[in-house]
Amino acid sequence: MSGRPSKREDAKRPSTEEKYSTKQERILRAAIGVLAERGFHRTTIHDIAQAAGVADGTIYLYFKNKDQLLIELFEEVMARALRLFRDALREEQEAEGKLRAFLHTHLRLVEHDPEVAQIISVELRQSSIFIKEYKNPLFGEYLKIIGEILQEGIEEGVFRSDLRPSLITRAIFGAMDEISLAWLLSRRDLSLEESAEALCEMILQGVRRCPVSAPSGA
Amino acid sequence: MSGRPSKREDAKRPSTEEKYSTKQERILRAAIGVLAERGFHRTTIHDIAQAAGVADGTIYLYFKNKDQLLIELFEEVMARALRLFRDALREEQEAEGKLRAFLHTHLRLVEHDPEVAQIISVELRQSSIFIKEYKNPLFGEYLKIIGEILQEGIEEGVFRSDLRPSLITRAIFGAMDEISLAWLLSRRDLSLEESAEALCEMILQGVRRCPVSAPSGA
Amino acid sequence: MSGRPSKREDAKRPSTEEKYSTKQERILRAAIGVLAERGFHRTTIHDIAQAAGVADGTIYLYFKNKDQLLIELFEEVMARALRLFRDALREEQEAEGKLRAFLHTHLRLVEHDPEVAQIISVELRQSSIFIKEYKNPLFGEYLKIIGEILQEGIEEGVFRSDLRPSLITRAIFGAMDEISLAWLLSRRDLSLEESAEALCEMILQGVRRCPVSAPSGA
Amino acid sequence: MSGRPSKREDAKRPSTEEKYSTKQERILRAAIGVLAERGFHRTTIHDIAQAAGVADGTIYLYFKNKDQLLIELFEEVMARALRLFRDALREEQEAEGKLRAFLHTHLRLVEHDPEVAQIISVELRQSSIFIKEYKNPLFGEYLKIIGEILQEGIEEGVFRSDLRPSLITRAIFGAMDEISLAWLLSRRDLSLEESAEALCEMILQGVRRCPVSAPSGA
DNA sequence: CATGAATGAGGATTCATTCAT
DNA sequence: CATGAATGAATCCTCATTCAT
Repeated sequence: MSGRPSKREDAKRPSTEEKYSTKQERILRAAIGVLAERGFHRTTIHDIAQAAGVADGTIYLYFKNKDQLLIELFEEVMARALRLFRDALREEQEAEGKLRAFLHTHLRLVEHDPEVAQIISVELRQSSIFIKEYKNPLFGEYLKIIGEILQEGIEEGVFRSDLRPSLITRAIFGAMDEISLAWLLSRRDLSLEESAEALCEMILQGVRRCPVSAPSGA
Repeated sequence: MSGRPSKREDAKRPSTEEKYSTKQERILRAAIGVLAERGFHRTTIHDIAQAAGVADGTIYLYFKNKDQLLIELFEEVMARALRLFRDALREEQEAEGKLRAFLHTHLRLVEHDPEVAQIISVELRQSSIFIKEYKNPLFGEYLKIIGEILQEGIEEGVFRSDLRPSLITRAIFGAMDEISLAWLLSRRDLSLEESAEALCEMILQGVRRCPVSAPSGA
Repeated sequence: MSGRPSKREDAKRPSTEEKYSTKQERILRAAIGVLAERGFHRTTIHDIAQAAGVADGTIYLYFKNKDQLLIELFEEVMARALRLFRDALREEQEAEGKLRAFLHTHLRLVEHDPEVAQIISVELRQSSIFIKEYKNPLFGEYLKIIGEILQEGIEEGVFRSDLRPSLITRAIFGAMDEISLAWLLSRRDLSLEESAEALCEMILQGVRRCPVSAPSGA
Repeated sequence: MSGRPSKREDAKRPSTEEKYSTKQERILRAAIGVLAERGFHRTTIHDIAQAAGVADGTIYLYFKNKDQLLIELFEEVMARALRLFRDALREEQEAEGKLRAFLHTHLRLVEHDPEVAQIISVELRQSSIFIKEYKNPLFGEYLKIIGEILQEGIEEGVFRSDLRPSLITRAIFGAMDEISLAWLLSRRDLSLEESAEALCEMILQGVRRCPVSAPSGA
């Protein structure tokens, strides 16, 4: 509580060549692993320090306290994911392609970086409860990506004009998130790629303007 | 062994009006409130005892330990929800009606019993993590309801024959769950009923066989 | 602490024919078994109540508190043993015979009533520590028996006149007690009877006037 | 794993004069005092911490838990005693001298270090009960010393050839132990030295070959 | 900057004891 | 008399956080 001036975030004066390996980052990276493995309430500062190869006290040179470490961890994790998505979508022109890309990217992320995914799916979800008052701002960003795609689709006339983006955004995110979670908690044997495709099918059919999906009467 | 005062459950001359309000139930009810409000790891036995109006030690007359209390709480919560769903579906004959009923019931439950919903959406999600080895069996039941509806729909020829029920079940549950969660964490001002309808629209369109969804040529 | 009038010890108004089976005695007997098995600090009132087939609260109708129960238990146990010894010695006329009888009786008691023996050897030993201020008066009685035998032996001219009865009493008791304890803690397979005889040999030789012990030159 | 600050035991720049006074040792020493005074089940971690002048939590940096602290304490205490005995016996050549030395050393230990003696006599005795499964290995060592002396005496032809060392060992230990205990629980006013001598007399006479003790018939 | 020993508040759990029925 | 549910003080132990080196 007495706190000490938080020396994080600013002025990183890298003394040697350290690439992306500030001690702060090493700690964060270690924390991700530990958090994913043991869950929030079983993760101790000592665990994290050990995983990062530093002393317990060192953590407090970079983070005000455990909560703050968690918050920065969440933001780091989300930022990492966001970058991935922005990249993946840049190449797509149309809403449908973008939505496909988004879903695939999400599930690919889960498969390739399960620790990060676990944190997003499980820990982040209850962050607002275990860290009093915390609202992850980047999570909003994340949702906004989906929302924008939907909006584009509507404007393109490809998606139903009556869908409420904010609602459907949540639905889509929820669907993906749950599938990710199921996979994370399972033995992780089946491929998420296939699931991604099947999921795309259904979601796209769900949001498309009807005639498009059924040019039957032609 | 169970260490639980042996007489509960069966009529024990209720001095005042206590209806079905065993102490065990009172504790469980209190625990639901506290858990929903503060989250698992911030919930202490003392909190629960206070909320239930009993001494700390009394908790241990009815529950082996904190984990066990949580487990029974989850099962109670899920059982309560399951009963609700079974009832709601009984009246429906066709898959589409059942799916609608299911979605509406779920969101109505959220709206009417937010504490229970919060627990299902947030706490239960990481139950398998914080309670080592625990797998909630009733959650499987819950998913099975959706799965069966999908199966029926496929057999009826109403739903796409190529959808993988286990996957879509997860997707549907995830969508609903996320929408519930968003509402729970928001100021809860907008009606979930409307959302339910919009969600139904999209999900049904997503799972229907295409021609069916577009009887356009009429 | 607030206590209630201790109804023990006096007025046993046996309502029916109950022989030696007052509830008080049943509790005590049960307590002996539990105490011997689990040791003092692992023995709970609940254990004792269960073993006695009564409710926890009932214990407090007969004993002021746990300490008092223990004290009465010790006294009961010692009294039982004392009776046994007095009987065994009655028939012997001479010191040597008495000492033999005493040793044999002690070890026979251990063999036949290991629970009682365990309590005397193990629990009683630290009674003065776990029950503040308690000094078992019957234990003094017990030692006095040995002391008297020694005194008699000295007066008879059979035992060395220079031995200090109070010291040797302790030594003899200690020797027996330790042998008992070793047996109690072992798998109890070898016979204590044999040991008794060997022990007698040594102790008697140790306390006898020398010439007596070596009538060799005769 | 041991959770014990890793550096102890090896020179750690003693700021003040601390000689061989690691914190671990200070705790152990404090624990000996408290344990001797209050007995096992009345000794709390808090008591020990206070006596050692450290915080409660500090105990756990050096000992896994209370049981483990006790076990290490017992071993420390026994090891200390054993060293003393080995030293005392080194100078003696013959069995009789060794036995005398042993008895005197034991009682001198009691007199000079009553706390340690109290623990050996009282607490250790029931260690196998209050700490599940624990068998003090050094206690066996201790008994072995007596056993070896007896064996030597037999081989020298000084002690009776028919005495069973394992039994007599116990008897001798028990005699001493009981005398120690009586002294510890008494006001400790009389000298144990004298008792030692008297005890030696009797024990030696008890174990000697008869003719030796009574060269009368020569 | 880094360390890690020390701290002590906080939490789960046990159990002797009470008291309403 | 007997019961056993309820109590809550007491205790072990954990772990975030501090601070002397």
